[in-house]
Amino acid sequence: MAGKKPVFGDQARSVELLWKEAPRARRGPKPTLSVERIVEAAIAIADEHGLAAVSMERVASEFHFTTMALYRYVPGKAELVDLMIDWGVGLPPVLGDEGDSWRTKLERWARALWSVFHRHPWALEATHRLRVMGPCELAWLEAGLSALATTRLTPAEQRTACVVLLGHVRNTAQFSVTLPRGHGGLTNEQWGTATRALIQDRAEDYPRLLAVLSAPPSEGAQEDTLTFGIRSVLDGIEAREARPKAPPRAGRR
Amino acid sequence: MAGKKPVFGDQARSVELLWKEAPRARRGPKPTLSVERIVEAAIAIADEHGLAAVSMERVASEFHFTTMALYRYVPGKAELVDLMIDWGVGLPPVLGDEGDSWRTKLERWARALWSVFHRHPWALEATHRLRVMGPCELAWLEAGLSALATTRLTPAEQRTACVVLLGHVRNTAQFSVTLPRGHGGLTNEQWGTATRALIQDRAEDYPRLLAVLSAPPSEGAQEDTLTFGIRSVLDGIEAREARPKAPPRAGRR
DNA sequence: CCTTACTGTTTATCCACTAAACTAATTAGT
DNA sequence: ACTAATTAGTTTAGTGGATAAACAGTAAGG
Repeated sequence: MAGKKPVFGDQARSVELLWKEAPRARRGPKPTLSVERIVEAAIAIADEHGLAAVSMERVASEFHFTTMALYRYVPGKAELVDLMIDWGVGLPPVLGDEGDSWRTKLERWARALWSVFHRHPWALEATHRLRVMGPCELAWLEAGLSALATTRLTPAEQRTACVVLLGHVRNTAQFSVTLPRGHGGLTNEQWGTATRALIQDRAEDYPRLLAVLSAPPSEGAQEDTLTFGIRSVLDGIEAREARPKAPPRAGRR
Repeated sequence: MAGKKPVFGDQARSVELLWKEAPRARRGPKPTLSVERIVEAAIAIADEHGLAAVSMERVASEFHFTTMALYRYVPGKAELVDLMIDWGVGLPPVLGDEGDSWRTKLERWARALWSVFHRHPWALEATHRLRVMGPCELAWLEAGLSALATTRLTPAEQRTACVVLLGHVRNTAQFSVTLPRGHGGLTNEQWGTATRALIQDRAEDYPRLLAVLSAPPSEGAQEDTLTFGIRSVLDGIEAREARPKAPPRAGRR
């Protein structure tokens, strides 16, 4: 139990916090705070003011504590952020009844993720690299995989499908989410307007782009983007499903 | 020329640098450095040591200059990073001859992007929000749109397709790219191994995930993921292409 | 009671970004 | 050519954030 292989290297301390229960101390004064309360406070700050606003001092001051007090609970800021991610995404919803098709379930999964990223926009910036995941994040993966359990996809294919779908949702959210003030947060519309202004003197260099940006703002553009990607992936799964045993070594060039 | 609408807010200074040519000064000593050389040096550092290693001091020291010297060339670090992104991605390749199908061109586009993210892994962390884009980035968009010009997709649909494809490549690259040491960079294999170690005592909570992670490491997994997504999107486009005029208000729920 | 372990604070570094004042160089305009 | 304006790079200094180390006070365990 003490001799863990250091597979996670850098992130071993996050693993500790994410996966082990606190080893309740005996002597000494009782802690006033808890990891839970700290993480919740940090999430609240990030929700409202962006990830950049989350500093150890800022979080500590929520409790009228000094900065260093937090280090009694979390080893450092990186670990705090790792905890924020796992708590922020929370547990996945129940995806549907027995009777529902894998398509229905998986689409529900994707749209639930979509709403997670809208509830916690900072999760987009916090998850830009492959990193240690906590129980909640892995539960999402598990849920996605479960939706595909009844299909004929190989485990590797199921994984691919989930990863691609997750990626699509994440990415589309990046265009849809409005970051808190400052922080360079642009609306999709603002981006379009501003970009068109930049290139309209250069119509010969960006003819297609100019045409696209000059089209009417199109109300449900984000919704369309989300839907297009989801449907493409689901159709892709269906195509594999339909295909006979042959291994998936296709990839037309 | 002086009265620009402040559409880009925060990022107005980046716009200036990305899109205006330098207003060649007249009096005073000649500048030793140039924005170009500074950006190149910063990119080199990021390529080798990661984005976190890029500090104003570090870049300046490449030229044996003081930190503050850089502020004669760029207004601040945020703007420098914006320039790094545009220069880093560079101009898109020529996508093919007249005769090539849109499928061929767009797939070439996607795979070229893939290699950009592998050449400059830091671009993944630097582009996590909607932001001002420079001439090169927009040229990539233009190229993607051009590939679709011969199709019957509406401008909005073309945009959706490009955005989804770009997002997919970006996202898959996140799993494939190896960050420089430290920085929490995990290989995909390392992640799999470590995650399996975490959940193998909890088989009842993560049965599917455990099965997936226990499958053989699968050599070309990244390649499969990339290909699966690309093909799904291309097929999705083809499906729209085949469909008659009806507006794309589908989206089965 | 007194030892021990633990909580929260104080103090102090380190590092990065950047504002402002300063020195030196160069050229425009006379 | 001389002078004033202008610019390049440096020096100095201030801010803010992360975190290490030492310290004081508190609550059990013996």
